[in-house]
Amino acid sequence: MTAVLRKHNLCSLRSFLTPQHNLRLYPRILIASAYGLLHTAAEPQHSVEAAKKLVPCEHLEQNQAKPISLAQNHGEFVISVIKSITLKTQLAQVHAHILRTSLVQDPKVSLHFLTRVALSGPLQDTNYARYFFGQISYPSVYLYNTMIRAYSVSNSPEQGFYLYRDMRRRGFCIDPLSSSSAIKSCIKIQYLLGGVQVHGCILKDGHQSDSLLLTALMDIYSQCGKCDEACKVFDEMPQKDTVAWNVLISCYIRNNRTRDALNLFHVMQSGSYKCQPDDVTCLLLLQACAHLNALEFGERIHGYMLEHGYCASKLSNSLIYMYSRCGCLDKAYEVFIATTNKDVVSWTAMISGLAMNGYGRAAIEAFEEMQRMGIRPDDQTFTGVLSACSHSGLVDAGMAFFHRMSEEFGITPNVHHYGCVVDLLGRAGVLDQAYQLIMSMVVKPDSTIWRTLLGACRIHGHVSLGERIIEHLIELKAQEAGDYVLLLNMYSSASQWEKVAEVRKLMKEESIQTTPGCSTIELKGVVHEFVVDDTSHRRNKEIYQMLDEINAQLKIAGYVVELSSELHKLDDKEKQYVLAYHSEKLAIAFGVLATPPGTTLRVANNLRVCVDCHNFMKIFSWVYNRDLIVRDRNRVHHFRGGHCSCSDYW
DNA sequence: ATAGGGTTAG
Repeated sequence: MTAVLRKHNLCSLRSFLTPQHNLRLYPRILIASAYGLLHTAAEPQHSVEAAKKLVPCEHLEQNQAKPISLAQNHGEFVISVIKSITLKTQLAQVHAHILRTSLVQDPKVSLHFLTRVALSGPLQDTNYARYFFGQISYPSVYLYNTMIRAYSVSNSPEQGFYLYRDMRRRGFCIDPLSSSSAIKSCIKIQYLLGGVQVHGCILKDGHQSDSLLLTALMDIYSQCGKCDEACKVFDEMPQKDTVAWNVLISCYIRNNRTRDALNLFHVMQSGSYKCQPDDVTCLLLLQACAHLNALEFGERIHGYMLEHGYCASKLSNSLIYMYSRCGCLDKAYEVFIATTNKDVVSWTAMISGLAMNGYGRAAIEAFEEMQRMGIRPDDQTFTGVLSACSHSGLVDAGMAFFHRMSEEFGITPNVHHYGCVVDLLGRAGVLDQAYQLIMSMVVKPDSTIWRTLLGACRIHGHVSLGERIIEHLIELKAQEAGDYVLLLNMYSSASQWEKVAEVRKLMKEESIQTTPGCSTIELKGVVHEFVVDDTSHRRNKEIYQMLDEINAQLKIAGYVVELSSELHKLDDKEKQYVLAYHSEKLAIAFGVLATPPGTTLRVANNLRVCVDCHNFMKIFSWVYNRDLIVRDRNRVHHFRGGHCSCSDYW
């Protein structure tokens, strides 16, 4: 028997070692394998000697492939070989070897092998993993788990879910890891129904107290827009750790409940929970502050970060972003200067911040300074620079950057770049050139590009081009309420009421809804939210009284309601009434009511501020002698003494 | 024996 075994192994060994060039290329693995094979022979001492004869000694010393303990068996040895594999070709060799020796059916060996193929960085190859997995007659739970996990990170995650289901059908004992990987697969493809099924399984398996599983579940509900479900899972968690809180916060941010997200910062630290926010919490909350223009809250987070020594560059860059979006460039710059090792992201954050606030030339200077510091701009840096040019009306400079980008830096323009340039030309009134540029794009123009030009048509009252653009959008099946609103704007500016009625009818038929305007204002770290005609605030009555008073004051100072901002076909008196209660005005009125004279007011709006509100704000800043900082979708407007930082509207 | 959850910095 031993003789047969020895003969068999030595044969394998010979076949394994035959090609000389392989020995040169992969000495370590071959030597190791040689040892491994020989160790299974009946007389190990002899085997080692034999191996030394087969494999030149210098290789042995060079690669420190010392003979391992004789007590270890072949399988363990092969595992150590598997662990040392660094190349795909070696992987194939070992694969062939374990097939030949039937080691492939050894659960430990196959698990190690699959792990390397399925999950380990450079060797990762899902197809190979699938092929290998298919060769196992009786896969263990671990092998299944590893395979599901492999699928979940591959580009066919649905397979992970199917395998999980298959595993359950076959009656395997499911452990939390299986379900966790299955959820990951579902998250990747936003497969809510799959997530719900796994949720049911988790309850059936009795894993409903596993925090890690429950956070994964929250995440899938969150990513599929099921905020309430995510909250329910959170509420039922026996132990809520920081990660769970972070998932809840990111869920709120993702699902437009930014204000609730901010509130959690205090709730999580409160008496009953006593959970410490970590660096991820800070990062998420800074994003929320940036959304809401909540400077004071952002400063509070900043203070908390300093207190706890959270100063990773990711957080610095988030701070720069938050301060810029809140219109607080001094602070953004302060953080930027204090950031050691400024990388391309830090520079881009600063450049975009300057651009957003209307400091086009400063943004360009920063761009040049960045290059002097030897930091190479990337595509996003150019998005910042180009938007700086478009916001500041620097047409020639913008076009020059656009050309340099591809010629000098080899960056192919993407939709954002084209968007900026179309915006640049559009604002400058060169609409036809902008149209030509879009038509000449190598990549198919997307709806955003068309929408940008549509916005320019609205500014310049170019109705016929606007109609053509709507057709392009319809062709892309991408028309949104906002597009029709712009078209409506154009028609109503041109008093084409029949067309207005036509478009309204179309919108109603296709049940296209307009996004309601919503403004927020932060006072003492508390964010107050208003929608148009909002009457839900507890100081509602006072707010409307104050707004009426402000309107009266501004009229004395020469403010005239810009009626073209209202789309409805109403008589002028009715229009005035509707325009008077736009959400940004309500927020400003509340600000006046609740702060001492002279306090800067900061308002954020989810849409673009309309022409009438823009005029209102200018005159307000002068009559009430207050600085007013208003952030809409992508710009920060600074109002002071009757002027706006943006010289013209938009 | 697998080694599991949150950040997608601009």
